[in-house]
Amino acid sequence: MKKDILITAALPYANGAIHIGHILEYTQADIYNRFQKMIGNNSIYCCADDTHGTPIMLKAKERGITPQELIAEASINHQNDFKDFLIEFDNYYSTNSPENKELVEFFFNTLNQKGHIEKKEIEQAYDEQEQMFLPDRFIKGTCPKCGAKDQNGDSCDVCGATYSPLDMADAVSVVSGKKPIKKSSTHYFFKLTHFERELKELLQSGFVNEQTANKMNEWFKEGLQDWDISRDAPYFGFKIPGEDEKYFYVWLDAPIGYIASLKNYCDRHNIDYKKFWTKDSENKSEVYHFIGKDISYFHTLFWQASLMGVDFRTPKHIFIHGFITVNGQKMSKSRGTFISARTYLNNLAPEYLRYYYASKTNGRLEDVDINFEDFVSKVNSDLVGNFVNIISRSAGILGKHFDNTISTLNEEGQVLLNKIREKKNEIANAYNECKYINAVKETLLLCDEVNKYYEENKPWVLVKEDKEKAQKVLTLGLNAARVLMIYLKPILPSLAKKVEKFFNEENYTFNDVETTLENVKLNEFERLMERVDIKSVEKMVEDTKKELEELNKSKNQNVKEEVNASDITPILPEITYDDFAKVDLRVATVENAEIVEGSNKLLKLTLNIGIEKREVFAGIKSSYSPEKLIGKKVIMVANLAPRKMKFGVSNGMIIASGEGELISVATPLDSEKAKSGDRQF
RNA sequence: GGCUAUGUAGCUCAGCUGGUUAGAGCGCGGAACUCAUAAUUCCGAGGUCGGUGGUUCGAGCCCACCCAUAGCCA
Repeated sequence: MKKDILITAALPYANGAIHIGHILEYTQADIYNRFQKMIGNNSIYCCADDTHGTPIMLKAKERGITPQELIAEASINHQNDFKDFLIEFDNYYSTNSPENKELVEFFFNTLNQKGHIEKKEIEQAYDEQEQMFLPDRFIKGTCPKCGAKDQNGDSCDVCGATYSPLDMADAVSVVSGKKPIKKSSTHYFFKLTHFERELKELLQSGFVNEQTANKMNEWFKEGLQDWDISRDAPYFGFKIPGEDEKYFYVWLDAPIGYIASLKNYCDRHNIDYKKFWTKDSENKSEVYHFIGKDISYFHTLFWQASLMGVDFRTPKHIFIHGFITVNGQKMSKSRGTFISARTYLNNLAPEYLRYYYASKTNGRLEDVDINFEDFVSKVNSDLVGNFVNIISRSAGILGKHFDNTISTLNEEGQVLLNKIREKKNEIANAYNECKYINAVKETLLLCDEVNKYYEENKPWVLVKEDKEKAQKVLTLGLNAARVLMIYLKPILPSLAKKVEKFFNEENYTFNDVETTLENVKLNEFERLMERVDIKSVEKMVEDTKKELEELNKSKNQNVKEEVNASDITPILPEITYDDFAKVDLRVATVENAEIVEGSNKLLKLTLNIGIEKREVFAGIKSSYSPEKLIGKKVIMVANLAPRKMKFGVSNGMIIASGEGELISVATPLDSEKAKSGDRQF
């Protein structure tokens, strides 16, 4: 029986480019969609750009364009990247759409009527110059717990504390550089607690994997809180009905965007989109979300409660994957491993990565490591050497001796082919459960069997002794390869197309596993897939590093050109010379520098200031490796009160500018003239 | 800081409710083969299962603490 299936992948945010981390999820969902279609289900794969929120608004402002222009540009870029990765959406839409506006208002009004919405007055940080309320991450200041400078308004990278931006004594707005004030405003809250019982029941139903269920349990233990779904102007999003200056929070309208994209598709194809959401028992349709572990919170709690609140059915399953690491480390721009989809495509074929991801997709939320060595060997050994080679070695002999014509299977061949066919259900189940690793593994084991069969029968010898048998052996090899190709087709659609062409067929479905090709002439063989050259991988990394350099260059230029730009911190209030004289600045030689285990930002420095040595923690790891600093002269504040940090006590502070990868440590210009311990005036 | 995960051969991963000498693929070493994109087949070497302590007749699997990595904290 045909099933109606809706598949969604998380909506990419419209303020940045797609990178290879995104591709994992869209590929997983794409494979799922292609598989469902191949077994005859009516599967619809919907996605959209996530277009609302403060970051979009500010980014557009920074570039001097409207948010609409910004999201239009992002949509084109995103869709090109997806298309070139062979990710085939049935519909790719935008959350900034009339359908979404209508649906968001429907959700809000329904929740409101049913008493699930409450208005409350809250106090928030407000930027008077920009006349806007500030999200936590647009506020920086000193951590109230450990005293680390330049931390975000919600949590501290150094000690890990979480707090409110209003707790920071020296908080500044990232937008204007001014100190934010407290201002109260009325907000709309979604009463999450109303759905606690239903959410717990849902958790029991196994709609997420076990690891995520554990995490959800933690939220229940802490107690659910009401969810703030409104934001004050200026904001880019949908206005709340009946309000002039209030908008819906982007995380309310983003998941509703799944339905909006579906509705947009259904309206064009004369389908009732509601059939995926009605609760009646006749409803046999299924909804699957694919998301990353970082947003499981929004999808397993808020989104489910929203659906419950409007009496919609909740999804059948949410597939949650982990993050991508490259060579065991977090993707990093300076290491050249924060690779954009486009940079990958400029250097490598999309199916290599599709295959690699599939071969590691086990349906759990563990992180997925891209190990370049492993990547090259998996593609070259497994895909090309094992699978593709079956077709190459068969086609060679078949072309030379049999005019590309296959004959019939002998008994032995029939047995082996049946053995391969018997794996059909197991492989289908692997796809259904999003454990593509098993589908790939099983298929490769079958490839081994075919290669062994060739080794035992040696068709290249038979050609000289028993031509008829040789042809039968090749007939098996090619029929086997054809079935194996069908098994891998959801992962490798473009390779499948080439194989279909060789066999003079088209649009393989899972049912085609059951048919045997006999006594037909095949098309002229063309090479199916090239091996990966490690040099292409290396060049991709180089390209990524170059992009970063260019980005930094243009950033630096902007700083020079726009001296008055609002991103320069304003000059602090005037001080007297006596005030300044209190600060004891000294020349210090870096005697040792080392990485601090457990800290993302800090380096531990041993500084010689002539009369004594000091241990200082400096948040400069993102720009400096320890080797780069040892032996250099720097300038330090020598009379700063010692500060206790998670990793030890810091006795002083070195002078530096910038942040992230643009940090620059101040040094004496003529370092040979300056001696350790010299005071700076 | 709290929480949820993850940590098994050089690399990537399996290891079912604790039970005999811990598995696979890749890579590596050796041999065979030469139809095939230096592909294939056979044989082999490689691990005190992150650490410490505990429970048990018995632990990779259970408990405690610690270390490393990732994510979340409305």
